[in-house]
Amino acid sequence: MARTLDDLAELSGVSRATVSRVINGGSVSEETRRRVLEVIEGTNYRPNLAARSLASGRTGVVGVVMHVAPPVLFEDSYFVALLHGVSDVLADRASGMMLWLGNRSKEETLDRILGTGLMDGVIVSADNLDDPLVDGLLASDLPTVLIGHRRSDLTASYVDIDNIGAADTVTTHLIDLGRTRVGHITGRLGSVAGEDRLTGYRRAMQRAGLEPELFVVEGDFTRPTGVAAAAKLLELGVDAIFCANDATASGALERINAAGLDVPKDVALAGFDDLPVASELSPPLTTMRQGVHAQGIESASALLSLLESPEGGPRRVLLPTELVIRQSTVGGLSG
Amino acid sequence: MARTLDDLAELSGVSRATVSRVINGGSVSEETRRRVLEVIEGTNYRPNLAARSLASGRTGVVGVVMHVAPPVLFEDSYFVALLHGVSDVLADRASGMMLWLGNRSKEETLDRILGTGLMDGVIVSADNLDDPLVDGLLASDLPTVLIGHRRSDLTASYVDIDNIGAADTVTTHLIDLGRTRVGHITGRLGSVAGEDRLTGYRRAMQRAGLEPELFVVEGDFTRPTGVAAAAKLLELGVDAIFCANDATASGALERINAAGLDVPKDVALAGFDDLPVASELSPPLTTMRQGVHAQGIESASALLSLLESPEGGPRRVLLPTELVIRQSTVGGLSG
DNA sequence: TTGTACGCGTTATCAT
DNA sequence: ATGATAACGCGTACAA
Repeated sequence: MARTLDDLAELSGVSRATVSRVINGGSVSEETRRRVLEVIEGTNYRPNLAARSLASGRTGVVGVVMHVAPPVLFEDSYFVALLHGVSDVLADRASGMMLWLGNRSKEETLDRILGTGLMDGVIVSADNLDDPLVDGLLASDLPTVLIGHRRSDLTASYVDIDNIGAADTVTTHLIDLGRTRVGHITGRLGSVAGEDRLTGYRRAMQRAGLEPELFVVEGDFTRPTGVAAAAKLLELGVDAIFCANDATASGALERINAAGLDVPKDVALAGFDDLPVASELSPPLTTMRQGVHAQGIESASALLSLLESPEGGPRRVLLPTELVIRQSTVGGLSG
Repeated sequence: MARTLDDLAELSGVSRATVSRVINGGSVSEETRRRVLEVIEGTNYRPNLAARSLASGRTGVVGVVMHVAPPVLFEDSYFVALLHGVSDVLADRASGMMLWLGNRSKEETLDRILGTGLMDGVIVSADNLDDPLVDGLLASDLPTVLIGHRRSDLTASYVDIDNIGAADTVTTHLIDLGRTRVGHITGRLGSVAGEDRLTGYRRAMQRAGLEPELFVVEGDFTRPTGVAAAAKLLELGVDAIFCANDATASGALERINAAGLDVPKDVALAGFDDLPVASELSPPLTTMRQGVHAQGIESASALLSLLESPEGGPRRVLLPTELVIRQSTVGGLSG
């Protein structure tokens, strides 16, 4: 089996350069192209990516950076869904995917990513307002696409959703139900999604003439904080709770039930994400669907497009969200 | 900043070859080594892996192959836990990790893995009795470590558990409780774990003088089949069920409760894996703990060891399992 | 259109 | 112990 361009060249009776042109789409006569392709067909030749990298600086390998603590990766299917979407695109259009998780410090991870030299570009999940890893990638010459973004990333390529607007919509939904004591369990403060959803909640409350700070309890996107925060909100006598994500909402639901209260009669409950857990809860959870899988797809597509034509400037994609209304807010309809 | 060996050589006043020796542990005078290391310290030099690969055939990059359908990856934390363990080791001792999921056919995935040429070796989760991807990797010259193995893989490097013995132990535990109509919901037939756990169940039943085929219902490791299979077993009048994994057991528990029966009084229930879901069920699930995270760690260690000293022959690791007894089989003690 | 020849950054061999 | 120098496999000016 032919292993190198030289082998193919010899078999085809042309020079190595010509074979390379056939493979990479250079200008070759139709006749020659046909003959060379025929030879390639009969072999299982695969270009050596290391050599290609050395010669052209490109490998077709893309990096995916999800710098989260392993337990988070473990519990929150958000990241797995993201990875799923990314890999769907890369499997077809890239020659491989390197994965960088949160095993080491951000500085060290950055150092290793930049030092590898095998990746054409990276997709990085940018959760935090302050993130040296993201800063470092953006400052480097490695093409980078962010999943999520900060105000300071406006010149970068990113895929994101309108967290503020979406949170406003959820909160407004609760208010429109006639609830006036609407609480919010925040996401992790310091994260873009956590802060922005809080902003959206405040905006909706203020517009409705409701007090925007009274019923805010800090959470961190995890189920346990949902339980604890819900306890505090119940003491304050809320009649609705908007949780920063579905995991938090599942914890809140547990606490509300434990207090002997009914969802949605006593307390309407809404989440954010629409991960599988949302529809499995009882009652099923009203939530803001963000297509996580779609975010993965779009970010990978954006990066590949960026690599193909860098002159197009940064790619910026804002994906739509969708309010999915279930029985946790309008259960009165069916029961 | 120095980007190449030549830069370092110039800064140190030695030849490129000497710098390379310092980095890779060749024989260099103490004096020279010190001077060169000093120069390296002051720069952020990272060797170009592509060039290294071309020259030596090694990059320090390791592949992780988990050829499962994305939904499975999504729902079953087994794979995430495995990845977690693997990445813990690779983050410290490798220069990167390529991830290969089940987006394409096994044949195509194999082709791409072998064609990449950037990986020193791969870790592959080998679930199936018949697996062209695993066969292809073992037949290739790419160093490979299996997670799980088949009888035909006895000459390969692998990390596994004793599925037969572990299933025997769980089943025997149920029998020792005095249960005589012990059912089994199998894992996916065609998978090694599914088949071997069934074998272990049969062995325990036979040894106890019980009919080994009467109460066997096929499942596929997922929660829905647990529900359906439990319904069949309840019709047969079982007084205990051993499920091939925890996800199946959670489905079975739901069905048993729906039938108005008590666990463990009417039906004792046991699972396999001890993933987080097991202790979250009500009642908490008796299950066979297999250290999935540990399997990830061990498989990565085995591969790195294999790469360092191939002459040591195949690495074979059989990890212990542990029966974790909870209220789903001995609830009588506390209630 | 095609071939020649050089360079990418590293390791390894061979002198010295 | 150290320094030239030849690979490694590919892409691509440049020449023909």
